Amino acid sequence: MVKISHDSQLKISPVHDLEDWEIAVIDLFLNAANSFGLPKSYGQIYGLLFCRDHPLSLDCVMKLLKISMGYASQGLRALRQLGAISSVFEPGDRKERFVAEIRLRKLVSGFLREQAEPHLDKGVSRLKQIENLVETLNDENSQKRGVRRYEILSGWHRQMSRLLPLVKMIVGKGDRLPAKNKD
Amino acid sequence: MVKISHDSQLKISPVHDLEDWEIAVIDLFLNAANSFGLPKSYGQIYGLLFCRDHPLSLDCVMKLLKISMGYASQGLRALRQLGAISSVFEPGDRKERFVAEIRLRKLVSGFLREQAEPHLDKGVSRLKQIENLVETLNDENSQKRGVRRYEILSGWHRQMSRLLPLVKMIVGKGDRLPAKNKD
DNA sequence: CAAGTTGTTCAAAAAAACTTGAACAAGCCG
DNA sequence: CGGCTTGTTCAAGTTTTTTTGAACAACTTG
Repeated sequence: MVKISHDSQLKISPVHDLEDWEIAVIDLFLNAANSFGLPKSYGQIYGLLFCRDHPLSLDCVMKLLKISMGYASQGLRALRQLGAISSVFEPGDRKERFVAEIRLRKLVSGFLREQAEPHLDKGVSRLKQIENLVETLNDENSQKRGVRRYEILSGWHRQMSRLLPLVKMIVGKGDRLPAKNKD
Repeated sequence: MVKISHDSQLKISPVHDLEDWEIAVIDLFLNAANSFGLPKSYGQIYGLLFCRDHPLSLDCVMKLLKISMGYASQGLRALRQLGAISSVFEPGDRKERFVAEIRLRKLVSGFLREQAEPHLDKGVSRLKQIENLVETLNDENSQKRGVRRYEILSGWHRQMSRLLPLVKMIVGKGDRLPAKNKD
């Protein structure tokens, strides 16, 4: 057993390197984040937490992924906002620690709530604006064309609005895994 | 009626300005493109064609939207690739002209085919790679953790694959408008 | 309170994505 | 063929987004 002179060296956190499969998983989430329009690093952070059984602190995340503390902080905040991670405080520990949400249902609904729904909401006012502009047209043919476009867009909007809850439902179904050993 | 000296001035295409409602629609599609991860200008180009009853040529698009010919060319190609527009040649006219696809079903399935499916396909090989890496682990606990993560990801992948055809179906339903007057 | 730890913020550097412009192909017509 | 029209390609420029780093807040502890 090594004697440590009161508190010296162990401050350098015992952060093991990532395992190969973890790197691969993190990379997978990096790409996934990208294709969902989120910054790559947010994907990496989520991926890291996804791999781990135990909550990680801000500085573990920062060291393991080799990103700046500031950015790790932003990423963690954004991911929590999306409902993709949550934080826990362990007793006798000043650090906040984070865990990944692994229920697909939760991930999807958080994503839809934060990303898709705002767009649909903004869509309502845009459509209203278009409707107004079309109403002021005085050439009859021109107006007919405008009205037709407005109607098409309204129809699309309606359908997209209907789609969201359906997606949540569908994804909610097979969420549970085939019940491995209890965890 | 104005006499034109053989071919002089009319070469400057008679490109009217956009109407206000058209600008609003184009802006709507610009934002939509953005949130679907496509370049903004592709959205603008689609939006312009969406507004028009008649096919537009490359240089109309370029002039109306004030973008370079090169980029308009790229955008039109990409949109065609996505199935969001199609081109027609009118007899006695060297120019290729473009129309927007306005059936939501087609737009969605084109988008899913070009954007979502490739990601899912790549996902298969990524998952395979992760599985391989996990198999080579020799620490038992470590492997158990890896296997569990692999299984979760496989489950997600399976569900996402099931979702796509469902989305196509659902969007396909109410595609037709409430049958206005024929046009 | 002073020193140390944890985390946030934000101007500015770095990286990535978008867009232009100019060179180039390919076809048409006199 | 040579000039003109239409369209493509891609290096380079511009804009936007991501990421860093350093200053600063808040809180803990002695």
